[in-house]
Amino acid sequence: MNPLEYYKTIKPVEAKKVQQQLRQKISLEPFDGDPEYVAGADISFNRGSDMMHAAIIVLRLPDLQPVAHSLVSEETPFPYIPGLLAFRELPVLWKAWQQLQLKPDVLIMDGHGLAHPRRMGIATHFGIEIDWPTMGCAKNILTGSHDELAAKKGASVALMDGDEQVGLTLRSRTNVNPVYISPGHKVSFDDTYKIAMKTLTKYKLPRTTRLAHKWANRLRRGEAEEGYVEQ
DNA sequence: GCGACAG
DNA sequence: ATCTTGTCGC
Repeated sequence: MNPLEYYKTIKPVEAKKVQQQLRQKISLEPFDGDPEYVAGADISFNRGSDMMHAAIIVLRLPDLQPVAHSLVSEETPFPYIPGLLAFRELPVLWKAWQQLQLKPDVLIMDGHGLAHPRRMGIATHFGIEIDWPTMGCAKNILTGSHDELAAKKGASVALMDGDEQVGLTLRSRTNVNPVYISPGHKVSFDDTYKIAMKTLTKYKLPRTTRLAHKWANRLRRGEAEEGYVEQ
């Protein structure tokens, strides 16, 4: 059964309490060995609609070739509230994860992990729920700030929330605005950097994110069907 | 009180 | 997040 069913009846005040409770379960233990498979998770939806379209796609390393994908559509009863994104998107992602047969070594999610006011971004929250290594990769900052960053691909600087590091600002492509990566669960700050670099090609966003986004959109437009497919 | 605010 | 054409810069 889906432990996230509970989140469908929850209200914002309770949601924040859940985040405070989950906080003590966060693990930043380094990832062991070299990952063989990485996956990307993303959601797509029409503005104004609560029907969420989720995609998780698994890529093989180091060639980044897709080997499997899981697509699921489901309605969400929770609105978008900054800081509470997980309660809107996790239920459908949970189904997509359960349906996925080939589990990756690490899952890269759209949005933040630790780089969250209560250190409980969607990547951390989901990692704890499924007890799996996860990390966040966001296009915008939710909380925190950082020093100037060199313009060359691979440059990085700590993302700080007060005097605490919550993530890394990463130049994923030369002369392009950076992305913000942070540990979700069961990975270290160093791991997030190494893993992110393995997934970058010629674009700003990791190939995992790009492909998950593409499939989520196909599902939304009816160009792809729900289900699990392995190559 | 005011401004900020993942997707 | 999504809706959209052209356009600036490496």
